[in-house]
Amino acid sequence: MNPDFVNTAAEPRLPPRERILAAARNLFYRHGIRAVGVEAIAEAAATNKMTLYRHFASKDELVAECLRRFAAEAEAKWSQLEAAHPGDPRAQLRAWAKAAGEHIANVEARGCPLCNAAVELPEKDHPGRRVIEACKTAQREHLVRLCRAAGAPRAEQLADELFLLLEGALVSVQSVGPEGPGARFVRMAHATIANHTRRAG
Amino acid sequence: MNPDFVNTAAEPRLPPRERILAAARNLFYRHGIRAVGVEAIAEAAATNKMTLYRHFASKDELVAECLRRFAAEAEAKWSQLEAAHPGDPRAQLRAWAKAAGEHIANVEARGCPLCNAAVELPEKDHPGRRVIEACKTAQREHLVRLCRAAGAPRAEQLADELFLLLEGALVSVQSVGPEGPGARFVRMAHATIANHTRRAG
DNA sequence: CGCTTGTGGTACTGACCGGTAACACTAGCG
DNA sequence: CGCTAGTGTTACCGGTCAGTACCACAAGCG
Repeated sequence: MNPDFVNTAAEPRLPPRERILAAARNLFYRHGIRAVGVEAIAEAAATNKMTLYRHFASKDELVAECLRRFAAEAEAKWSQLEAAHPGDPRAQLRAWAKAAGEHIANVEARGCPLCNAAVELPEKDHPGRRVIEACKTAQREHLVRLCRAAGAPRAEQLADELFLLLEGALVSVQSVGPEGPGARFVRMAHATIANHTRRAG
Repeated sequence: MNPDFVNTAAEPRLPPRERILAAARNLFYRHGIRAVGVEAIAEAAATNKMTLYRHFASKDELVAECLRRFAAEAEAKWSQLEAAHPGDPRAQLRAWAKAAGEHIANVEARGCPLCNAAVELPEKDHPGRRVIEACKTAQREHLVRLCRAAGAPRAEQLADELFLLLEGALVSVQSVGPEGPGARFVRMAHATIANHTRRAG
């Protein structure tokens, strides 16, 4: 059927569970969670609905597992930051802003998959919501630790400011487009960091 | 059926079109656009599907009209700001931040309906997308004008920074919750305004 | 060989979706 | 009175949704 929905991921011969997760993450991110049916996911994963339901109890559980994978990837980036600039939190902070800026202008400008899921799943008992909340809280805490290590006198304030700037940039590219305020994120972040670390802020 | 879906708006005897729009806006905002069916909207508007389709060509057109109403409301707030503090752009800017802060912590923490719609409707040919883009661009320009009138030497930069902070706060309450970084928005905005208007920024 | 385990394929269920046809009713208006 | 316009009601259409039953097949292993 729709060529957008086939072979979107699914490295040739991974186990079916991994193919399903890769296809689901790709389709959920590009088209939205509610817009993608399990049949399309199975097809894109080069398998079928039965195999999908042998690995996931329901679509909601598949969604939650996808969000867990997204969260794990986001978590892994913090150690990559530490590895790239060991013992230099200011450089890590700048590298964080740079990486975030690249992610903003990245693939098809669909922002943060966890934020998008939070918008699409307002039911507070959805199994994915605790994943979203936990991941975003962890991101914020990572950022606070990094700001504190960088010597910012008001680390929480700087971290929250950077956090909001990034979240705003990620969501605004979906409404105003990538040429909007989000394009200035990196410069803004650097200026904010400089303001907070040079003086009292 | 579900008590959440009936009598959600619809002042007793407005014309059906207005009742439908009020009900649709309410349900779309609270539950998401794709999650609400036209039947539920008609029911909440104390009418039926046929009358709905006599006033709107399709669900997508109804969505677009709802977004137009949301955009018109947002637009109207700028003149309210001007009326509340005539000739005092700094006060208008502070009042803007205060009003935004109240909206952040407001009803059920579902953020900005236009941003949410942008996340839920990634199809770039949806009739609602031009409404979203136009409204957000207008908001940004209003903010730039206000910052310029307030004497900020780098008005565009200040406006974009405030814009991103607000968008980030509105979306983050849906993921991290209202106790997260969004709670600091007003203080951050005031500090940012002060930073940009007191000196070069 | 038989047996198990995981996978693929097909067909199905019941519910809901967006959208429509056909008809009864009421109000306004001449 | 008759006529029209808008609304309400019911039933329906084709399509799609999440989820399942059932069977065929192939690999591993005794």
